[in-house]
This record gives sequence, C-alpha cells and structure tokens, in this order.
Amino acid sequence: MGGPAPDVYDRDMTGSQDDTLLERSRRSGLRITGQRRVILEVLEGATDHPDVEELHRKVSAIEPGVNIATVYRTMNTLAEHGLIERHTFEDGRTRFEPAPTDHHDHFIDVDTGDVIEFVSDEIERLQEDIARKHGFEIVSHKLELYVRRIKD
Amino acid sequence: MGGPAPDVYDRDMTGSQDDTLLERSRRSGLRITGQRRVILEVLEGATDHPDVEELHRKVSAIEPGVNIATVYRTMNTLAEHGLIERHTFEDGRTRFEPAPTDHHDHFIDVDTGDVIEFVSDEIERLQEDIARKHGFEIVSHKLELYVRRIKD
DNA sequence: CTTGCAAGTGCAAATCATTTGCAACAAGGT
DNA sequence: ACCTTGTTGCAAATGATTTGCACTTGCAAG
Repeated sequence: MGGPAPDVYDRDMTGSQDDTLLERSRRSGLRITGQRRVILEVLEGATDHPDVEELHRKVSAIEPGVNIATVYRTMNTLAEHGLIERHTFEDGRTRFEPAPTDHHDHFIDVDTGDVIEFVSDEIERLQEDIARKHGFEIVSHKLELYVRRIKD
Repeated sequence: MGGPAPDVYDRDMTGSQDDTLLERSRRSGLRITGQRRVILEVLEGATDHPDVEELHRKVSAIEPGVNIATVYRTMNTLAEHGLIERHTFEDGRTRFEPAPTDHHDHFIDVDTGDVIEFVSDEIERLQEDIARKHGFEIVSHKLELYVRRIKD
C-alpha cells in the first residue's frame, strides 16, 4: 500500500518498553489474562483501526479459542479505562485504536478504506473559537475527512 | 425537548414551494404513496435530526398503521437518491436530516443530546489546506463538536 | 376510466452487531 | 496453597435494521 507515505506523523515507537498497552493495562489495575495478553498485543501491533471481528480473527490466529464476547468485553473495559479509543465511521462498525497520547483526527481514504491520522493545531483552535462563539465549550470532537489521493 | 431554539442559523425556507422534499422525491421518480407523503412531511418539519424510531412515532401520530419497516425502507431509498443525509453520531443510532443544500457541521450537546448545525468557512478552508498538504483532495467530511453549554 | 405491472407495503422471520446471565475458571494478593 | 473477585465461555437475549413473500397501489399507457 503506502505510496510515498505522507509525512502525516509517526506513532511514537521510541522510548520505554513500559509504555505498552499491556503495561498500561496492568497499571490500570486490570488482570492480565492469557486472552488479554494476546488481544493487547494484536491491538498494539495494529496500524489500522480494527473492528471487533478483525481483532478476533487476528487473536484467534495466535491463540485459538478466545471467544468473541471476550473481545467485546475487553474492548469495553479498555475503553472505560481510557486505554483505547472507540470510533464510529460511516461504515457503521465500531472500530478501535490504541489510546492516542496526543489528540488527532482522521483522513479516510475513500478508495482504499485506509485510515490515516493527522493533527492541526489551527483547526483545534478554530473549533474552540466557534464553540465559544455559540456559547459552548468543547467536550470532545471528531473530524473525519473523507479523501482521495491526488494523482499528479 | 424544545427549549429556546438556538439561533445558530436558519434553514432557508424562502423561495419556491416546489423545493419540498415531496416535490424533489417526485422529480427523482419515486412513487408518492400515502405513507411516503406523511414520512416526507414529518421529515421536512423536523428541525432536529430524527432517528427511525422517532420518525415512526411522529408518522404514526398522523397516520397510524405505517409499518416501521416502511420507514426504514423509505429512509434508505431517500438516501440513495440524495434527498436526505444519513448521520451516525457517537450514540450509535442512525439519524437523518433533509438533504442539506449547503454544507454544515454539527454541535452535539452532550447533556441534552440536541444536535445543532453550524457553518464555518474558515474551517472548511483549513481542511482543504491540510488535505492538500498531505496529497489528498477532500471528497466529503464530517466535523462533530461534542459540547456543553457554558453557564455564565 | 380501466388496466397492467413494477414499485411499495405489512408482517413476521431473518440477520447483524453487541450484550448479558450464569456457572466454571484463574490472576494476584495473603 | 488459598481466597476473593475479576474474567471467560457459551448460549440465549437484545436492539437495530433488513428481507422474503404475498398482497396493495401508484401511475403511465391505452
């Protein structure tokens, strides 16, 4: 896939081992079961934003016998603890991504279905302005740009 | 519900009668059945972004006996013809709004669940910039600001 | 104004994604 | 090793939306 990867921004893979989803889960007081270990591993390795079915498939490839209800429950638990983020794109399915440390928004390539992250302080700022102008404060937001790669 | 309707911006109600959902549906070659007439009427009168259940409730108040499957089917047909727009907010439910002539984004009041429309050319422009900068052109986009009313 | 037929509808059953009750199980502290 | 309590598997339950089928009904053509 790829092409000349736009300099969007790289998830930070540098630095300490102790910032894995697994470690962060442990710190959140979750029990690390065999199935969770695998789920977290798959989740961490995912560059895309997988849905439950996809996760279950990948998990099953490593460790068969993990029930899909467990994946659902684990996703809910992780989300409650703020360790992953839940997304609902146009396609309907609920998808997840490992807890983003920094906030970002998404490009969705309408041709390939790829989800790409990006950040823009300018837009963040503008949103605050607009909300304030309308008498609101922003609790959270979601910006999805459905795009197509420009061929030149 | 209700409350003092926020002055965000008024849907354009000026101009020709022949731009009703009903007329536009007719022009799209859809058959105008009794149930559709009512559904379209309810849809047009809705200022919020109703989901199927809500639509069905309102329709039933006017004309009992309309099956909810019919509402679902009608929504799909209308969406296919571009006469309404489908939204999927965080709450899960799919909601609809009469085909917007102009593009706009949404505030979702996290306390009341109200959906309020707004426009910002600045943001639109910024989005184009960012997309171009990453080698994309925007096909469509979706900006949802989950907000809370500021009490002063 | 009848007629023909494809589009539309009602209803119940089917599908899909997700959740839940419950009994068996196992992680992690003591 | 032992308890306590969170976790899991399984199957049944939910909730939203779709679909098969037989039955209407818009509406264009005669």
